[in-house]
Amino acid sequence: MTLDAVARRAGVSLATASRALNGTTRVREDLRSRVRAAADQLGYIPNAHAQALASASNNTVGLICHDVGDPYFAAIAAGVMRAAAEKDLLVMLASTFREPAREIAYVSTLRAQRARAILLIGSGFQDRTWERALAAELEPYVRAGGRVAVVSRHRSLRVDAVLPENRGGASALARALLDLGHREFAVLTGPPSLTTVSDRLAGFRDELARAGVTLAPERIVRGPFTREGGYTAARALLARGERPTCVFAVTDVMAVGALAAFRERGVRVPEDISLAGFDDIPLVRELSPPLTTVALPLTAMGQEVMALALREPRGPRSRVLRMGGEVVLRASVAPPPPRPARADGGAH
Amino acid sequence: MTLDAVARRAGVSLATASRALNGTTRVREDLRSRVRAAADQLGYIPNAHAQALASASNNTVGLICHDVGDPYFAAIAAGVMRAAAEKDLLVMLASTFREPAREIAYVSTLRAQRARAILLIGSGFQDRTWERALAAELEPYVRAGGRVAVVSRHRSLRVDAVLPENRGGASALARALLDLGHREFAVLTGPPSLTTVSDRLAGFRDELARAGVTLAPERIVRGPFTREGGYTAARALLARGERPTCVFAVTDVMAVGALAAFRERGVRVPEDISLAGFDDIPLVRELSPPLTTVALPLTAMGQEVMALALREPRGPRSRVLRMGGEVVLRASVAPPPPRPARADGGAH
DNA sequence: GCGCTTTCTGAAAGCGTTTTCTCGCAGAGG
DNA sequence: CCTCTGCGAGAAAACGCTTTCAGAAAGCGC
Repeated sequence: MTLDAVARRAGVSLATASRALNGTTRVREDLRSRVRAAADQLGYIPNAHAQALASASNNTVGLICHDVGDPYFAAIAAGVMRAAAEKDLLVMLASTFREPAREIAYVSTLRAQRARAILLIGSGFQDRTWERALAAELEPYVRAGGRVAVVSRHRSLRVDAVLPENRGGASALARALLDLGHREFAVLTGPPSLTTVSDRLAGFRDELARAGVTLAPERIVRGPFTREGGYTAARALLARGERPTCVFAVTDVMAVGALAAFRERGVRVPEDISLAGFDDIPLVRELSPPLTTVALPLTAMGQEVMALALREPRGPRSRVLRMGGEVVLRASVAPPPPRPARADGGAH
Repeated sequence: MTLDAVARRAGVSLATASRALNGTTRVREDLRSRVRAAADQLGYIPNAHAQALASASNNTVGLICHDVGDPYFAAIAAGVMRAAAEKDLLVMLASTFREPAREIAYVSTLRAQRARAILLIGSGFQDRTWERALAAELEPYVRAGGRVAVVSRHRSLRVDAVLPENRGGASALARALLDLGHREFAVLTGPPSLTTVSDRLAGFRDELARAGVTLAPERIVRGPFTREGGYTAARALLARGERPTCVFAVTDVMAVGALAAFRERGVRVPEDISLAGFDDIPLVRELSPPLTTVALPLTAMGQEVMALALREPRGPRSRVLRMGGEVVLRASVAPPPPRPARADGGAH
């Protein structure tokens, strides 16, 4: 099953067998077909490791995300896979399960694999130390010719990036909600140091401010970027006695959790509270009610980040591709209810 | 950045450097720490290809599924990733996008990578020829020590498998629907040659038959295993003038499509038609209305299939692990409406 | 103090390819 | 007829590691 065996069976030298199969140089046609036949008969499968070692190159790329089970990452990953299939690349997938240490370990592993490119999907971690350690791991990789590209990553990494239109999208969403007549807002948000969070929050808040509406701090509830995070955040909001007319969850996944919490508490959406998310993950339009959100072309973003990683860099500047950000109005938002009786929190 | 450089810098031989870093043999402590220090200073990262080549082993496994973007596969993949992280394995992910040729090509690629194990997720393809070609590709791999394990695969492959309780689950679902009083059923189904499809269909139909209820052929509509497939199948059903009181979609993803079609046509679920799915993918409980389905522990299945692949085979028999199959009743089903006026198809 | 184990280290032989480098040979040009 | 090109094939040198095989050093009993 080695090339040597194939060569011997075909009655040619090792070198010729290699050339015949790879087509790197001209080989006499009869020899080539003899080699091909021998390889077929022996069921020869080249050893990718030997090839990689000898040729100092390979066809693998690494993809690091928080959790493939999350529809957001799954959709982006699907786009990456599509692009990889087209370019005949093999994707090594790594899920960090949101543990910073694991992320850095994976980068190291992918370096050891001599992956052509490393794709980082999703916001970085809060901890500045980790971000620095990550950069330290990435820098020699890039210097050695490796490519790095990210989707919505911390800005401290100077690499090519696909950036969701977080700020603009959130602003547009706020605009749309204001236009419906809302003035009382609450936000369900994630870890504050993530750019994804701060951008969306800033965009939303700025647009409100422009309309003279302020967002009270007690109406900003934090939680992890998960369904549970949205659920508990929404419950916390209600428990505080807050009754905004409109809630913005910074991700659709959190919005799903919030929806469940509202339903559980008998709060009707959108009659009592309007709810909006961000990302437009699949299935979100099938919810009850269909969720208003800011659309991100997730699969296309996956394809683009791969393309970005593969494209020859033309200068020292990192390229940035902004995508998405369009508001998709669905039934989960409606004009605010007419002057609800103020639900007072305490008995002052 | 080669081990040779590290060894030189530490003032030891190549062999000692290797042993010091891998800990395969005892190495004097001062030498070991000198090697470690040298490796650190040089930012040494071992070349996984060279290691794999020299040691004839590596830590990668291959995962082949139809589409990571599909929540069903995403959830299973998440389980596989979890198991892989625990065992320190790197996962090479391949999406076939439902093209048989691509699947076989990926197996070949993974063979070339000398992956420790190959995991095949999802039903096989209709075409008997492809299934045979796949087996032919897998057989020498297994003989060479490779491990193969599958989730819900065609039985013609004699490999370890995690099998969803398709038949039993569908039967139980039918039982539950009959108990609610339904007698007029329709089924939205996938490609008939897939065991997933035939098992679910058989389990459902058998249970109906046991209750003396027959499933008319014109009430079985086929389509691909996608949201669109469910959507068009449901539309086709309605267009034929069929008005069953209960529809069973063989996958949740198809059920989601059906739900959209029903909504579009003004058919209320569950008031006019009850709807049930299969798989219990995430988010399906958040639908409008929440979907009744048969639960499969998808993430656990992913972990188990990895475990199965890694476990030392104890005999020639392939192991089979049946999982899931419990009915989850949610609001998408209800007792049938009281004797609806028969919507007649033609004017006989 | 001598031989016998027992550790530990180093030299060197692979692992399975790709890729020079060399050389034979045929055809072209003088 | 002889030399010069150029094409195609083979020998052999990497590629960066692990691991076997010896050998040196050290520990031990007698």
